[in-house]
Amino acid sequence: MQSAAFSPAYKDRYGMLRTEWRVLFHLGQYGDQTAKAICDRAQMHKTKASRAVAALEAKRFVTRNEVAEDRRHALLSLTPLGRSAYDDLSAAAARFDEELQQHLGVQDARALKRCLMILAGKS
Amino acid sequence: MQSAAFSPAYKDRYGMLRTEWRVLFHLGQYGDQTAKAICDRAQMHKTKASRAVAALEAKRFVTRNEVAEDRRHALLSLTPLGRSAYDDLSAAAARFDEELQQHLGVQDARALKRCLMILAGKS
DNA sequence: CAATATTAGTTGAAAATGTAACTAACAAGG
DNA sequence: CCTTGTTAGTTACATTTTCAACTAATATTG
Repeated sequence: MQSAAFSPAYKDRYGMLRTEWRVLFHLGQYGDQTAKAICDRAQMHKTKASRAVAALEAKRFVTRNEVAEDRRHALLSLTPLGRSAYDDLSAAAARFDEELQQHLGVQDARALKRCLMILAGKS
Repeated sequence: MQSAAFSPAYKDRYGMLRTEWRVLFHLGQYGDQTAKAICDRAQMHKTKASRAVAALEAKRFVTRNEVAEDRRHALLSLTPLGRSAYDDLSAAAARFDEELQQHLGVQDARALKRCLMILAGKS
């Protein structure tokens, strides 16, 4: 089981792995940024991010744009294709979240989110 | 991160993988049983269980006992060594759980457990 | 009871992940 | 400047997981 029930959305519909969806999500949600920024925010190891970005680039969801001041890092942006995948998937994720909340009950769903935040070390 | 904070216990102290600890746990908690029974209860894929059992056997934590009536499956039991590892680890797990509960708050910890049960499909 | 199906478990190959070592670019101290 | 250190990201290799195909034992059905 792999966080399970949402994976068909990105997997079957866009041929993405979970790490790729996470990177795409962060770009859609928080705008253009470097791989490092995504790693920090998502607590993702840099090798995972590196491979996810390479895959997303190969699938034409993402482009790398060199930054003049510091040629070590590259700003990542969504292509129109990437944007449309993000829009579609984030809408599906919102619906999924909604359903989950129904299923768990609003109180418990909130508690769950609080717990997960704490467990993820964001507190 | 791998369910993270508890993994040093089974990993560093007993050289177990997570799947191995899960199998050991189920044997300690629910008594001798077949790999299939563990798979069902733990929602673990049979190949994972198969490899975990082989590893636990190699480490002398578990033995396989043929069942006369049906020679397809084998009853798994803990060796004394396996039992002592289970006792140690399950005590550590209980302490870990305790701490977690403190950290999350009793209410939220309960809600978290409810949610996880539901998400694991046990409802 | 022979053919077929199902079940428990194993195995091999491919995919994914983790770890560590690496490159390249920049930063800082002497 | 020039050594040393740090940072962003990649690559290579080992470990782990997944998927599908397989074996062997039992169940079922015509």
